[in-house]
Amino acid sequence: MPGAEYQCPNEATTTTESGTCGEVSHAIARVAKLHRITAGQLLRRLGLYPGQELLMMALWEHGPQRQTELIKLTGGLDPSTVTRMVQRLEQAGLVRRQPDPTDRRAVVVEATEQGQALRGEVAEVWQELEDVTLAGLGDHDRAELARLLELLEANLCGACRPC
Amino acid sequence: MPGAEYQCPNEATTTTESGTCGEVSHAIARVAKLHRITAGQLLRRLGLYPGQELLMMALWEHGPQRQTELIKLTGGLDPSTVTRMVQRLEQAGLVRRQPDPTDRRAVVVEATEQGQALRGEVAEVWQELEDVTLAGLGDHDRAELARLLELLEANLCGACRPC
DNA sequence: CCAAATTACTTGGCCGACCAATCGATCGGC
DNA sequence: GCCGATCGATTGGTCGGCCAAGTAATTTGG
Repeated sequence: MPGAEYQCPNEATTTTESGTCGEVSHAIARVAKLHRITAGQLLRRLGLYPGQELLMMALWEHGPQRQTELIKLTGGLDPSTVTRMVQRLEQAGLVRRQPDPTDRRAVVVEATEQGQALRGEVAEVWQELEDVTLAGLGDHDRAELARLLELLEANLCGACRPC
Repeated sequence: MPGAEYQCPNEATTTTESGTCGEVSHAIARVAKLHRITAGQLLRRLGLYPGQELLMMALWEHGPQRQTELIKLTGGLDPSTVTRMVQRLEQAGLVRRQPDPTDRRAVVVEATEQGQALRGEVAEVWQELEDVTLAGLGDHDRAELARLLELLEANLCGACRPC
């Protein structure tokens, strides 16, 4: 029986109850990691790496975009990250790049047929991820969670240094 | 005036209100990103890259450890990740590696003097991160957030596939 | 007691992500 | 019209992070 029964990466022993340490920060880091891992496992079956789905979703929802717009749509990725991600997606046949006729510096990225084909599956994956994440939470808790996350987001964005 | 006034990476336009999509998952991803960025900015001033502080904290709290133990303490990192992270920390003089006398396969990692010196500053950084993250939240909201994050963690860990 | 399975770690490869530096195209002010 | 400032994109470098494979030591089983 070499199937091996993975041990869950959790257990996360660092300061589970010390109190004065960055309690919530640790929790956020752990949840984020698990969330990302779960998403990654689901996405890999579609041939996507975590992060790529966000770029594809932006293209699906907003149509062909130049990379600058993609950066805004994906929420502040680094330009170089987008460049290389698009290169890999292009190489994988999910995306096409064309020079922008109105601006010879810019490049317009659009999803290919093959890229479009993934849209439904990615939506399913995200739905499954959402379901798994929120399993067992009632409507009240979900609303509460959404509200609190919004507060954290505002706090952290505001702390984005020279904002 | 070349200071340039960064634009906050936020705005995060992907589906801000569509409803049926992975609402909370998007929010988690955004919060996690901002959280990581904020931590990174604070840590860089100490000469640490995000992620390294977790390893150092494990060493500070639990003393010299072999890498296998570090993996458990840091919550399921990949062995190869730990190897290379330790190599870099060693190169930076924050950590020392010695062969384990009781097991010639194993390596024991311990913080150097220089590494110990960072402990207080890292604690401050984490405290600041926690304060920023939770700014404006009352005790009730904080408790609620901790409770909800715990639920999510359990959900996602349970979904860790073959767990 | 020795071969087979496990364990501890390492290396190579690949991705996302960041910073810094660069190049060409465009826009402004003069 | 022209030159400097800015913008769009790219490349090089570094890190964290994962998977897959490989090596050496230890434990287990027959």
